[in-house]
Amino acid sequence: MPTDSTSPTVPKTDGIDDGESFPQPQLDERRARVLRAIVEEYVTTAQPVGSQTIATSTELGVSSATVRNDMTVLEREGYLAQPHTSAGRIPTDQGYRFFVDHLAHAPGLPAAQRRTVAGFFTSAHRALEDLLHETSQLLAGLTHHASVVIGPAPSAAEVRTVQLVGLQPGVVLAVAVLANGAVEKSVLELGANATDAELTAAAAALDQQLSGSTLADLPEPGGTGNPVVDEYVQAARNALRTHAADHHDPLYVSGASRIALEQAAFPSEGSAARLLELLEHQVVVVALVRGILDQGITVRIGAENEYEDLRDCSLVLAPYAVEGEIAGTVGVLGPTRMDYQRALAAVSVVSQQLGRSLES
Amino acid sequence: MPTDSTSPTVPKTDGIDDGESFPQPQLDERRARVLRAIVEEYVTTAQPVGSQTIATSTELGVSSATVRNDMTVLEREGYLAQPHTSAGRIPTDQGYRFFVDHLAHAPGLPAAQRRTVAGFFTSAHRALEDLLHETSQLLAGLTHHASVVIGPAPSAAEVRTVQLVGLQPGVVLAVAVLANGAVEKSVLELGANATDAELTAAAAALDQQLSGSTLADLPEPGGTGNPVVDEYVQAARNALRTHAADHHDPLYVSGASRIALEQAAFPSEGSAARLLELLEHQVVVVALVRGILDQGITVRIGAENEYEDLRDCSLVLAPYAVEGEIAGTVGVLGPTRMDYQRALAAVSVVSQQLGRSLES
DNA sequence: GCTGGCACTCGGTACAATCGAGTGCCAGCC
DNA sequence: GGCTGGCACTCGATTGTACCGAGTGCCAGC
Repeated sequence: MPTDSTSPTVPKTDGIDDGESFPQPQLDERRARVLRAIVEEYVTTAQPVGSQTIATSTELGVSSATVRNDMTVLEREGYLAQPHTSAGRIPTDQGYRFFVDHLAHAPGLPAAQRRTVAGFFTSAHRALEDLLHETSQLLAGLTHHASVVIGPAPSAAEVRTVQLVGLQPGVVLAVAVLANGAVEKSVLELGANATDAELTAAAAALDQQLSGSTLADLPEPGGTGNPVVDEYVQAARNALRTHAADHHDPLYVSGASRIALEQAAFPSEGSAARLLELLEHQVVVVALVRGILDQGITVRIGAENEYEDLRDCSLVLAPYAVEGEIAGTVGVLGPTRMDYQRALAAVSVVSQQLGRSLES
Repeated sequence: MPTDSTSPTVPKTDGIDDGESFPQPQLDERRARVLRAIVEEYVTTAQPVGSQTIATSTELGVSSATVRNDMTVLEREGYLAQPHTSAGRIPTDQGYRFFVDHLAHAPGLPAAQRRTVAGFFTSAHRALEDLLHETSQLLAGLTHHASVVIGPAPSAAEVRTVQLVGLQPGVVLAVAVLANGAVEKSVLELGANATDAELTAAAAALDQQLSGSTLADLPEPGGTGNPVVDEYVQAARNALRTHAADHHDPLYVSGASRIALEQAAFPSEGSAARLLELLEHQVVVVALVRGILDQGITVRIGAENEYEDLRDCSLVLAPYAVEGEIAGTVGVLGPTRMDYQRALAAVSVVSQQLGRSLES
């Protein structure tokens, strides 16, 4: 990175765009550096930052008056805001956005964290659920924010075997084991009371006919000749299919308590509590994360989020792929004033490693 | 309940016990009524309550000066505290304890809530996990506090059937279906790579030998003659047993966000956040609740809790029984300033209904 | 044993004075 | 033209003071 502050990498826009309300695509290099310094300072101190701080703490080589001028411009163009007249500046959502898009050099994770992650993913095999759960705890620990992991959709996984287990007269449990090690089950209540032999026959038919398909795309089973058996086969097949469709994808949330800890970072009273409540509604969270099906790592800052309750926070999300297919998403949820570099690095590394780990 | 305030139900202790530091087992009837009024008032207003409020808002028929005298006594004996000299009184843990033990008449749930509960438990059959999860949501909704439901321990349930499913070469999933509809699974990684036939043989042996036992008490399986099969049988049996022992009982927490909402009720900074963090550690919560294996409904108030982080809250817990055996626990976690009558009624009704519902 | 009365306490509020971090602007310098 | 030092100004935060009033403790009297 050049330390020469007089060589702008971009043609100046001068006064031409003044007053335009759309975000500037580019910024005078010094101003960009001022913006970056403000974001970085504000993220660590949580205090509005003044011109003097920037002038002395960075190697810009300009006086605070100059920084002030730049700040005025940055504010006019929407990157900064002033809580009140005689206070320093804080970044706006647009300011964070520019920072994330243009200024956040990716230094990767600090070595210690890198080792933590490596150790985590090389440790012994775990069941799918445990792995996902612990991954979300890992991410929360790395970033000190709430973290979210969405597991592979069960409806996309291939069925290995299906079984029927009688629990009580007339109540049967259909159990499907999927190729990724997950187990889906569904309770059947039928009028017809099958004999053990019929149940076994139905299970065999199911197992034979459904194995190899995905839950979302189960073939219509053929008849076996025995109407009771057929009824069970049909019912089990439908139950498993609707079960997979109805039940949202597996979701693991960790570190929600960090939101309460960071409460000061959320302006309005009780907005942290509303955020926590939102996180309790799994369906909503899954829908929210699934709604952002961008390729690669995605950042949603403040008001960029559609949900009202997310106006004061940012999401950093990355899908993870298993054998080339996107299998799920990992992400971090924190206040807009978060360390984006850290979060981006953590989410990126964890998503890659998780995908790799699921391939074995 | 007699409205005659001049007929104490208990012999007065007069000055005899003055200065004794152990809690009074009984209390002059009027003082008890004053205490009750203070608790009820404080629970609704969250403000220290003064003598005037009590004198006018209740039918004690005495002046505020008399109430003041009673309050002084109640404070001296440890039932009340004064945040500062010129403020009203608030109940101490001991005050709440007396209220819960002697003063909380059980009026049952309000009709509307009673109907909600009835409707909830008569609605269609659900899978065990869903039922427990929704029960905890129900309880959180009824009480407006965080709620906790511990499900039946898988280790105590009878095994219906065991299956082995090959996932990859050398990796096998052992799946046990339990009588209560739960499914336990465990990943086996073995050096020996069994053929399909051997896997089937092992599964058959497991199924035959383990069915009918509980996971905690699986019999030592007999040999089948084939060493590879035996290895799988042994490994699966051990894996299922240790899995059931290691994995804590199923836990469902709902309404944790209420804690953040009630943050004002928790004195020290960040104690609500610590509480939320504690709730994220399932193992800890299960141990905590299991540690209170009282018969019937139990209340733990403030410092009665062993965990430091629970000093500012109260737990209302009730076990639920299935066919005479205690199967699990439901409970509510809120600030010490909670509506105990409401919480007691809700926890009591829900625990009974949940037990009944699990019997069918 | 209850009550009215009264002095006292002390948190909360309102208001003024002060402080200082930070700004905007301008004239001057390079 | 752009940077800089200087300066007046703003305004939140802090401090100090006064005051109000809810609530208490206590006491003499009924």
